[in-house]
Amino acid sequence: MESNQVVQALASLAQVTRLDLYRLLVQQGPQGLAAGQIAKQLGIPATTLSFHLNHVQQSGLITAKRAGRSIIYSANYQVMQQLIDYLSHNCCEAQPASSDCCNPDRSPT
Amino acid sequence: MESNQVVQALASLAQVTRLDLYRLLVQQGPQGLAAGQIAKQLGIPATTLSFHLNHVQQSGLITAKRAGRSIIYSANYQVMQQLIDYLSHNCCEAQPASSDCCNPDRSPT
DNA sequence: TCCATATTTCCAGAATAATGGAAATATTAA
DNA sequence: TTAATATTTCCATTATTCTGGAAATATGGA
Repeated sequence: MESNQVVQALASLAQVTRLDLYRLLVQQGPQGLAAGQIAKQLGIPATTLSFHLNHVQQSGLITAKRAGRSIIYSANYQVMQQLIDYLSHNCCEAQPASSDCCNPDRSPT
Repeated sequence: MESNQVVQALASLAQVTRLDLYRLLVQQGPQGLAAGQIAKQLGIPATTLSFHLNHVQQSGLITAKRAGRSIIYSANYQVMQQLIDYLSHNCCEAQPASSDCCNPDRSPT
């Protein structure tokens, strides 16, 4: 994962509404949730939600597919995993021995 | 780690200069680096750096200690670990079985 | 005490992000 | 084809963040 993408992914989550949004989609699992349902759950207007959905989608952390009139959003776990790997790697590289910062079972990316 | 703190920590890293700053401090390890040296490395004015240092320090991801005329900044790995744990937990909770998203050796925070 | 160095705070301007209403688009059903 | 539903795009406003110069503060040395 490249530095620019990392910043974008972090920015996607670095805002209360969007973090809530992402967490909601993670809870829903692979079947995802329609935009209207998300708006209802989060208690925000469709327009505002659309702005945030677009933001998070750009980063790759969520994906969309149309189903009839609705558009279903769901979390993309792979991108989250890449983000976590990047952070783990950055957290650890200076002192692999002294911290419990690294997962010894997973090699750095 | 609480949702507000998470947003703050993510926001600390969701900006190119600050991500570079944090990575630089991770590279330096526990002995850290003086503000002036950081500014030189990153090629930014002291004022701008001070703004970003303050931002990241607020989140707890870095800490400062005075040494003579200089102020030495260093990465706080614990907070990064908490952040990673939070993300891992959020990434996994919907489908613990199907993904390699969780570290099975570490209990969720 | 006076000066040099390191860093911060203060401040104002520029840039970017967030919000939400109105109108546009896509889809389905009657 | 007309109407209803779901969502988005357009746009203007407000809010927040970023930037860097000038001045203030802290420290150590002559």
